[in-house]
Amino acid sequence: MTAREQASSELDTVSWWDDFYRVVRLIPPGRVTTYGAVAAFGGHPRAARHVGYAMAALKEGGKNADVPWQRVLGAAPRGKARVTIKDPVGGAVQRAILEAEGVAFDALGRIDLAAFGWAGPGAEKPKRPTKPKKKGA
DNA sequence: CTCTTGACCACTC
DNA sequence: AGAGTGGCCAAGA
Repeated sequence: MTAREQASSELDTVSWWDDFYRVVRLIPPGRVTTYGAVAAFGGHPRAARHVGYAMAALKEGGKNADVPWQRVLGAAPRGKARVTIKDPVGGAVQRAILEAEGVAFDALGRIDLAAFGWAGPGAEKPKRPTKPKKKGA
């Protein structure tokens, strides 16, 4: 397709960003996840950057106002999450909202995914009879 | 169509 | 713990 087609139709052509928004909307309150996780759940495990890129478009205001972008954090070692937002204001707001939801930040501003991490859409929608992991023992 | 830019992630020093 | 580098993929000019 041509480059013009790529830039056209911002309304009906939200691209796979919509997939990320869809996943983010599934994140329950008091819970957080990482860009890489959202990307993976969205079907693009290598597109972690675009999750943040897509989130950036949310703050502009609009139809995606119902997307809890604040629950999406960057990834930190040892299974932890951290605010990687460049905007000091946005980052402060994000943290404030998360703390209001009951999410505890570490002294370094990190969050323990073991306690507040989101297991993914499958965890919130156990309606699937399939077995994500072998049951037993 | 080509080049630049990202609210990133993982690895390495 | 902090900084630098490579990779990934798409949007904008």
